[in-house]
Amino acid sequence: MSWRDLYCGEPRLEHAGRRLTLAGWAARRRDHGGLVFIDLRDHTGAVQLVVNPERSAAAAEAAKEVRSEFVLQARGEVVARAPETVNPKMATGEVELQVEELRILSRSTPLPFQLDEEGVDEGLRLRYRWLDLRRERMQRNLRLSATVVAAIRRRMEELGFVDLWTPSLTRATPEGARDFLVPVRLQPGKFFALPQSPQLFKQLFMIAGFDRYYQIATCFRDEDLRADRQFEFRQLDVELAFPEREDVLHVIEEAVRAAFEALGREPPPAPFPRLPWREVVDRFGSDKPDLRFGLELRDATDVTRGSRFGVFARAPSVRFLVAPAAFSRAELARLEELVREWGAQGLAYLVVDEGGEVRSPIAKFLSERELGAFRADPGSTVLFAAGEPAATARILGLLRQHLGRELGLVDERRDEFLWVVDFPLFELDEETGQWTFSHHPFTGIAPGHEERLESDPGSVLSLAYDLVWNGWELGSGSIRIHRQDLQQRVFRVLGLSDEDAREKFGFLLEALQMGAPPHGGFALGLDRFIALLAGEPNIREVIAFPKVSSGTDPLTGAPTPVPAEQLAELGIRVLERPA
RNA sequence: GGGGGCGUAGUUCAGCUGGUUAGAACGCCGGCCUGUCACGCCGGAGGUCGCGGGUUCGAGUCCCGUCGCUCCCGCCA
Repeated sequence: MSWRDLYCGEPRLEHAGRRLTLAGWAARRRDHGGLVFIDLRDHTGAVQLVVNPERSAAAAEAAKEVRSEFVLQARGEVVARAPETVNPKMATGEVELQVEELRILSRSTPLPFQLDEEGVDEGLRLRYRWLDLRRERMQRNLRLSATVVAAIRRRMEELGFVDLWTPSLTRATPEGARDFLVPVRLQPGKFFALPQSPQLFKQLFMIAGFDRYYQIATCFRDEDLRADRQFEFRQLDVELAFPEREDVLHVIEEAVRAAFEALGREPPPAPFPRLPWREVVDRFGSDKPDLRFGLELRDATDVTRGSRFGVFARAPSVRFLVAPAAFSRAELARLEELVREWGAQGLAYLVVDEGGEVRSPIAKFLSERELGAFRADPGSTVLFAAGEPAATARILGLLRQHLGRELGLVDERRDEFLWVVDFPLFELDEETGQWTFSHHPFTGIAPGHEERLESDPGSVLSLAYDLVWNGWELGSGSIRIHRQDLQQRVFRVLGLSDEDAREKFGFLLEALQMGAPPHGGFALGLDRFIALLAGEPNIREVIAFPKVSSGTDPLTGAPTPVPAEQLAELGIRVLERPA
C-alpha cells in the first residue's frame, strides 16, 4: 500500500470521480473559517485540496492545524471544478481534491526563509540547503544536471567508451594546483593526495589496452574558490588510444551535443570552430574569449614605433580596441581605475564624440599617421594598452569582456563554442625564470617542433586544446607524449632532474617503455557546463552541497579541528591554530 | 596575497546633509470569514542596526579595526 496514488502535479480532468490519495507539502493554506483550501505541492507541481467540514469534520479539524511545509497525506475524490472556479494558472487547475481524510505526516517549524521568495541570502540558503533544494529552481537544476550526466554517459557508451574507476587516494604532486592531503594511520607521517585529475591513470589505461576510457571523475584542487570554481568538481574524463586530435574533439562535441538533445534544445552545430591560440589571444586578449560579440583587439605597435608619445614609443607592444560609445570623463576615470586594478600603468584613450570631434589628452603627441590608424566612427572611444605583448593582450582582453557586458554587446541568445588549438607547450614562470608547462607535463608536441625543445622552448607548440563556451573554459585536453625519451626531455626542460622524474613519475616512464600506444583525451568541466546549460551565474547553483568562497561548508560547519587523539594516531601535530 | 561590493525584524528591503519612539512588505501569532488560489478583514508580537573601538552633546548614518558573504585580480599542470 503506497503513501500516494499520484504526484501532486498530475491530477487532471480525466481523474475526476476517482478516489485517490495524494501526499506532499503544504505550500499554502487559505482558511475561510469553514472551507479550507490547501495547495499540496511536490516536485511535480501543486494541486488544490478542499477541506469541507460538511464532508469530514475530522479533516477540517486537522486542516486548522496545518502550517507552511507540513507534510500531508490527503484522501478524497478528484472533482472537476465549476467553470468559474477553474484556476488557469495551475496545471492541475481544472480539478481539485475534495478531502475525506487528512493526515499530518510531519510538522514544520516556521522556516528561516520563504520558499517562494527570490534573492534570499546565499549563506542562509546553504545553511538550510534541504529547504533551498526543495525550491523549484534547485529541483530544476539538479534534475537537469542528472539528465545531462545520464545523456553524456549514454552517448559515451554508444561510442564504445568503457567507464573505469580510478583511485581517490593517490600520490601528491607538487606541480600544478595545491593538493588536498590525506594522512593515513598505517603510514604515519605520509600522505595521500586527492586527485586533481585522473590524468596518469587514464594514460595507463591506454597503455593497458583499454582504448576508449571515460569516467565522471571527481577532482580536487586546494585553490581559491570562484563563481566557476569549487574545491571539488566533476569532469567528464576521456582518453582514447590511437587518436588524431580531431577524433578527440569529435567525441567531446558528441557529448556536448548529447546534453543539448537530452534537454530538448537545438545542439550547437559540429564541428565547432577551431582557432589557433595565437590568433585568439591577438584578437580577443584571452584564451577563453566570449565570441558572442566583436570588439576585437587591434595592434598598433608598428604605427607607434618612434611615436612622440613616449609611453607608446617605449612599449614593445601597443594595442587598442574601439568601444562603440563616447565615454565621459567620469566613465574613463572608472575604466582607468579598473585597468590599474588589473595591473596596467594607465589608460590612454581617444574619444570621438558624436560630432566627430576628438577629445584626448594624448592627441597632441600623436602624428597624422597614428591618428589615421586610430580613426574611429563618431560616438566611440579608442582605448589603448602599452607594455609587454602578453600584458597588453591581457588588459585589453579583460577590458573587452568588461565592456561587452557593460555596453550590452553580448547577444544572450547566441551560443558560441570554440576550440582553441595550438597552444604553446611551455610558458615562462616570471618569478623563477623557469620554463613551466602551460597545460601539463604529458602534453604532446606539435609535429616538427620537437627539435627546438631544448634550443627554443618558448617557440614550441603543443598538441593541447581547450573548449570554450561563451567565454567559459569548459575543459582542456591534449594528445599526450607516448615515448619515454621525449617525456624525459620535456621533464628536463621543466627543470626536473632525471632522478626527480624517476622518483615522481617513474611508473609512467616505465610504462611508456612497455608498449605505449599514441593516445590523447580531454576533461570537460561538468559543473561549469551544467551551470551554463541551466542559465545559472555560478556553479554553486547546480551543486547540491557546495562550499562558500572561504572554503567552508555552512551546512555541516566543515572543516573542523579534530581531537588530539585522532591526530596523534596519524602522527600529526598542528603547529598553529587560529584562536 | 591584493582590490571592489554588501551586512538594519524570521525574510527581502527603506532609513536624506548625524537628531531624540528605527519603518514597509512578506512571514509568524491570535480573532473573524463556505469558493479562495499571492484569499480578505481586524489585532498583535518581533530589532545587540554583524562585532569591537573611536569622533560627537548625540551614531543605523562619520572614522578605524575585525568577522561573515560575494565578485574580481593573483593562483587554478
